[in-house]
Order: sequence, then structure tokens, then C-alpha cells
Amino acid sequence: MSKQGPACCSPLTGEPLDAERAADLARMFKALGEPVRLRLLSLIASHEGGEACVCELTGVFDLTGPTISHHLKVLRAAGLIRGDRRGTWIYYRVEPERLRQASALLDLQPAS
Amino acid sequence: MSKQGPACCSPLTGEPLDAERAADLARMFKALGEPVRLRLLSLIASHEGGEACVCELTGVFDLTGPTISHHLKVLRAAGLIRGDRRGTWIYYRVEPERLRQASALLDLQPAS
DNA sequence: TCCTTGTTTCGACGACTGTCGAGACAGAGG
DNA sequence: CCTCTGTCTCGACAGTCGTCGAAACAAGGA
Repeated sequence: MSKQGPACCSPLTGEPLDAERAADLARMFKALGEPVRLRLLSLIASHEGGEACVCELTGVFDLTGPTISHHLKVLRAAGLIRGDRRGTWIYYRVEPERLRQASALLDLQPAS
Repeated sequence: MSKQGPACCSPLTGEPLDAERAADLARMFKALGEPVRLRLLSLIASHEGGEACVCELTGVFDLTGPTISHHLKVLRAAGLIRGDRRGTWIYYRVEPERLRQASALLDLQPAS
């Protein structure tokens, strides 16, 4: 379902964002606009194999389990990560397409 | 000048963000994480000449002047735009370097 | 079966944010 | 000088967000 039309990647310099697209993109940026979530995403993205389990993420911060779980849920709702359970542990990995969408929007000089 | 230092543009896949850098980047993404601000930035970036005055931005939304001014202030504090007064009107333009920084962070496959 | 460990959901609290109206400041022109 | 227009600051209010403790759910092992 995530087939992206040409409009998905047009940069800011192209034409003004309409309200609907702005709302979707803002949801993603809002998820990124929190230091803990940004670090969580970076931890997952840079982890060996491209995925990390919650148990490895919790110890990095001085935060309780529920708080980490909450932030992971926000990142999941924004479409930035995806998690699946394998046995006891749940492993999270990034959604590259979604990140590319954000990166392209902010790229003022698209690859020509 | 199109080549940046290694630290400023290292993508998420490189190494985990430290708390300080995450805080600065999160400030910028938080500014982008609001539909009105995202549309304001897009209006400025896509405007003829690369700059737009507040009077042209206010009419687009069903919001009062103070509210638009507040959002512009947040974008300014995040380093995303810059405004200078010329006579009666104040013109805003984007800060390309800052946008490039964000775009590069989210780019999972940097130009190799 | 019960117990232990990993993860999420629920309910609550303080802090922050978006919005407004009223007023202040800046510049242009009588 | 005064006035008008454009923009910002201030103070206040409702709504949202990050955080926690307690409890629930899921899977594995005694």
C-alpha cells in the first residue's frame, strides 16, 4: 500500500505543502522531535544487523521500562520503526522508506 | 563548500547519537513537528526569490497575527529561518545549511 | 501448574505548547 | 508632533506530552 507517487519526495522548495500532507509529515517530525526518541532511533539504526531488542535500549537511559515502551510506540505510530517478537524478545528495526521520505523533503538540492 | 565535516552529517546508521547532539537535533525536529510551522517553512522556501514577508504568510491560515509570529519565532530559534526588516516589512528566508544537516542525518545511504 | 522475566497498557501528575486578546514597539507619512 | 499599519511581546487558558508506579499480558522453564 505504500506506493509513493512523485509528490512524496518533492522538496520544500517545490510548492507549498497542503494541509493534509503537512499533517502527516508533521506527525513524523514530531516523533523525531524528542531527544530520547531520536537516540532510540539512532541506536536501532546503528545497531549490528539493523535491529535491536528493547532489553538493549532500556539500559542506555535513566528511564523506566514503561517510558521507553511509550517512546517506541510513538515511533511505531509515526511509521519510523517496526517491531516483531521472536520468542521472548521483541526486535525493532527502522523503516527506510519513511526516513527517505523525510530526508528528501528537507533536501533543498535533490539528486540531479 | 558542499562537503561537510564528518560529524555534522553522519547519518543515523553511523553511530548512536550522544545526548547533546540529540538535544540540538530534536529542537529542530520539534520545530518541524507542527503542521502550521511545516507549511510556513514550505511557503517561505518555495516563495519567489526564496523569501517571504509576514504579511504574505498570515493570510494563508485561519490564525491570528500573534500565533503566526509565535511559530516564526520557534522556527527562528531552531535555526531554520532568518528574518530581516526592510522598511516596514520583515522578510524571512530559510537557512539552507540547517536543513541540509537534518536531511543528511535521515539519509540512510549517503552519496558514496 | 506456578514462577520468573520481558514488554506493554492503564491511570495519574506536573510541565510544556498552541492559541487568543490586549498592548507595546518600529517605521512611514501626514 | 500625531496617526496609521505591520509585527512582536505579554499574560492567560485549554489541550497535549513525558514520566512514573501499578497492573496486565506473553513466553519460557521448574
